Amino acid sequence: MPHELPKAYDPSAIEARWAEYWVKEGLFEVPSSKIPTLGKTGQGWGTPVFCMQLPPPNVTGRLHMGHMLNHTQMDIMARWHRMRGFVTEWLPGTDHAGIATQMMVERQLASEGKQRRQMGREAFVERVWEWKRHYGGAIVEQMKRIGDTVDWSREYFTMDENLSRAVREVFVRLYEEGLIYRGKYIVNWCPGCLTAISDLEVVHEETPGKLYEIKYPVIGSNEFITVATTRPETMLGDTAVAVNPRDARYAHLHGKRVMLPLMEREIPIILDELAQPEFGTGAVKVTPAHDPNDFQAGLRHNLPQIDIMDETAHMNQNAGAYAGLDRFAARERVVADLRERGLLAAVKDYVVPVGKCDRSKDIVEPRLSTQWFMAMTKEGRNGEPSLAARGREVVARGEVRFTPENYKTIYLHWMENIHDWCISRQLWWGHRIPAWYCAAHQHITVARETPAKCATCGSTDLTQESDVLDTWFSSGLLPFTSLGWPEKTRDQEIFYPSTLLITAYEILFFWVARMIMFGCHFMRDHKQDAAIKQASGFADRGDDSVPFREVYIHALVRDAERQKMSKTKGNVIDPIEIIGKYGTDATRFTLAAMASPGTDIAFNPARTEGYRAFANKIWNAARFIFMNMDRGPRNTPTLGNSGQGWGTPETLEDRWILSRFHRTARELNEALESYRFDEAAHRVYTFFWGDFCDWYIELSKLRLNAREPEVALAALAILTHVFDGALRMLSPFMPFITEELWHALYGGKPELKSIALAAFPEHDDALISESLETEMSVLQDLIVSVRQMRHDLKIEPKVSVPIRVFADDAVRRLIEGNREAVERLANVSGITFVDSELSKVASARHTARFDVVVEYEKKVDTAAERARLEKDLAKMETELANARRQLANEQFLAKAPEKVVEGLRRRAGELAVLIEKAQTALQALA
RNA sequence: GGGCGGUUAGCUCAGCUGGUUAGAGCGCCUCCCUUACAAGGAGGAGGCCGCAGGUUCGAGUCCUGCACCGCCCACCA
Repeated sequence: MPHELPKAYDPSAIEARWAEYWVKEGLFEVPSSKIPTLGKTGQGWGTPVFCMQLPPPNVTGRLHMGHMLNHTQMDIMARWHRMRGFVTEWLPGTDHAGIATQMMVERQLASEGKQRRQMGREAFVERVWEWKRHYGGAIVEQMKRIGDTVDWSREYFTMDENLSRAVREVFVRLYEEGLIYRGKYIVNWCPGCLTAISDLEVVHEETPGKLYEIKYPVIGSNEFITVATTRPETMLGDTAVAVNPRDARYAHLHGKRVMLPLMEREIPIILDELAQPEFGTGAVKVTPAHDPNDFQAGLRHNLPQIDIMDETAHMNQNAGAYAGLDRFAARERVVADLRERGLLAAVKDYVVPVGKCDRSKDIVEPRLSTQWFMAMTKEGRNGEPSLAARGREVVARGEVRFTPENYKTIYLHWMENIHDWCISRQLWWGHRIPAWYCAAHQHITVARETPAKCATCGSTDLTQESDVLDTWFSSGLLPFTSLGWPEKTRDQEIFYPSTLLITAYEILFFWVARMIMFGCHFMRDHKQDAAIKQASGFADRGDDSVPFREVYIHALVRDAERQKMSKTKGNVIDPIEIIGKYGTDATRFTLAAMASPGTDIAFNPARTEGYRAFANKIWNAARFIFMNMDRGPRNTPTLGNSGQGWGTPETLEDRWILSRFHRTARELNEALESYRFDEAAHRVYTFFWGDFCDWYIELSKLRLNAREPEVALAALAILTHVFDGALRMLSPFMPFITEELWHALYGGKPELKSIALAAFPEHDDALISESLETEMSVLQDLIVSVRQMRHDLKIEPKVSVPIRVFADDAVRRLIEGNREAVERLANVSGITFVDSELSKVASARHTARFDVVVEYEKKVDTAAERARLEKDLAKMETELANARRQLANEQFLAKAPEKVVEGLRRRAGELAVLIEKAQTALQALA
């Protein structure tokens, strides 16, 4: 009566309801009031803690397949730990995403015919806030919809006041420690975004291009020196030509000067290792303002830096006649002019590595500019290791562990070759750098709050730095700032370091590496409570300053053809669409099942369709159980959280399914412990469908239909219990359907608010039995053999037929004890045991444990039967020959483990018998 | 220029420290609307584990080389 479920599972009918329920009930919030104060007694708090930081999605973001995978894995981990009794804190938030958001709002403005610069900074920033309030919650809503069990009570935004204060605190401290500095260097400049960007934001592409050889006239001779370049337009800013001091070809030109063509400027020939004799002509033009290597060379030789471009990469006054031209137009003109003057020695095809802006795809311009940097390799004032050194150490030592392990090498390699980080951005949206300049001297005052006067000269005429910080600066701080830093909060005591970070490879350096560096620096005095650390399973990890102990890098999701998804290719699979079609559970299960380590995921909706069928299977198994509950007496056993209260297993199938269940629980937990989502999903899938539905439910029907109510009730009790456990196992993977069915099962009990708060199944070794499972497999073999014969003999499915069986006493007792099961599942009308082998009977089946034949007058298809036997025979003979060869090998007998030898002997014995039977049967057929 | 990953059934992928008969899903073939489920049930076909060597009693698994895909990193013109 209460269990009215529709025949087919319809995810859309239940998912939104539970998504809302979970949020409304605040089921996954960990209120501070529930966290005990630590440390007073030295006793600590022995509860295991599981904490995870969400890679904060951009406010401009919408859920894509990568998120879906990432969130599925995180949610599985969160739910699994929570159900295992961990205090589980999964911290959600969103990222202000400087450039992305600013660009989005600028585009919106453009459609209204407005421009950011006309509006002014203040009005623009206000407009972005407005946009954020309006549209910034989209992805958060999507997270709620897919069932992420994050703690919404702790949700943050990276530009919240408290987080912004923390950002300033960090900036000031690092500046005071000399680890943040300001200076004029060559940076990566994006002429589209009009800002500097970091090395990481530059994507390198090998592009077919040209290598130009240009002749520079040597002053005081008729000679030319020829330089090679891929960027001829930059010659307008040349301030030297370099040759290698060891290069004999140019020895006679040492100390001479050349006339820079087009600009008619005299520049020196310098000697520098920059010029490599093997490359090109061995002479290289030096443009200190437009090339990082030339910049360094310029410093070495005290060369002037002539900046010939403006911020939009157009030539400026310094480019003389070329002023006003865009850099590519300038290139054409320069080349044409050189050719006209006969100064272009050669133009060769050449593959040029072009750096493009990650965001706008504009070609990045190396540009001389004053920016703020963070020193990566500089030691502390008292000789403390540099940020990079610390960040490297903790990973090298295994204080932070990567899965899959090969990312450790990649990370270490990157850390060892790291460069200073350009942290300033010429944007308006972001954390404004807390530095002020006095009008009179441009002295810098760095302060937490707006200072009243210049720290150096006391001037009160101060202007704040207009640049903002790289977005990754603030997100790199999240592991501690999201827990209330710089205050020493209880949250921090309990939840720092977080347990696990699950993220994409793409942001390993952008985010993960920075979090490690920041964390180790600012939390260096942090000690995690020993009892919590122990209970959480990290007693062996020394360093508590790390932001997290484990990092799991998930795969890339591609389309079904293994192509990288991209908007331009138009092959983007929208998870929301997939969810609409197959349900969230099926989508989640697909991603979990396909997440094998080391490979990208080729997302194929056909697979999701299969898992929708799985959900339907679960649904209908529930309907079957409910149907029986409704039929029988209403005193179903009390289950729920206790894990107690079901009847005593009496029958073989009961003990078998419990063995399978506990084995599955064991394997499932082991798989999840090593982040094998694919294996975990596979285990629970085959258990539920293969063991529980295909065999156990079918077997249970015998007893459920029994006359005696006690028998039916006992069967129902165990059936329900195993189903209850299976639901819990499935719950982290398929939260919606399991929640629905859980409530259908226990509805109305207020203490059972959610399956997500129930206990996850833990295995009991005492209930796992190898011999029991072997016994069951004999019965299964028998049933399958009979079904095969029925099929081969084309016996009508509805017709029951008697069978004859030959077996030893033990197997015979087993079959007799489960006679009804065999009769029902193989549609057999009676079992007769015989005392001699059945090999002479046409169509009989032989296994190592029994021979079986169906009694049926219909004619045997002799040809087909012979073909089958011959094929089997051939296979067995090869196998036996191999086995005998090995068993005759003394080396094998001496060196292989006893178990292997024994196993092979047994197998060889079986084969010999089976071959003999097959041969007899073949003769009988003839 | 450096580094990394992949190659197993028609397709997409498992196969954990080398060990008896290489697995799954989808697809395919045959039968069945059997009182939970046709998004289902039952049965079946299909694999010199990329190529060539080597180590070993034993190799899909370890080593070397090759081929073909793919990815990442990189301030040398």
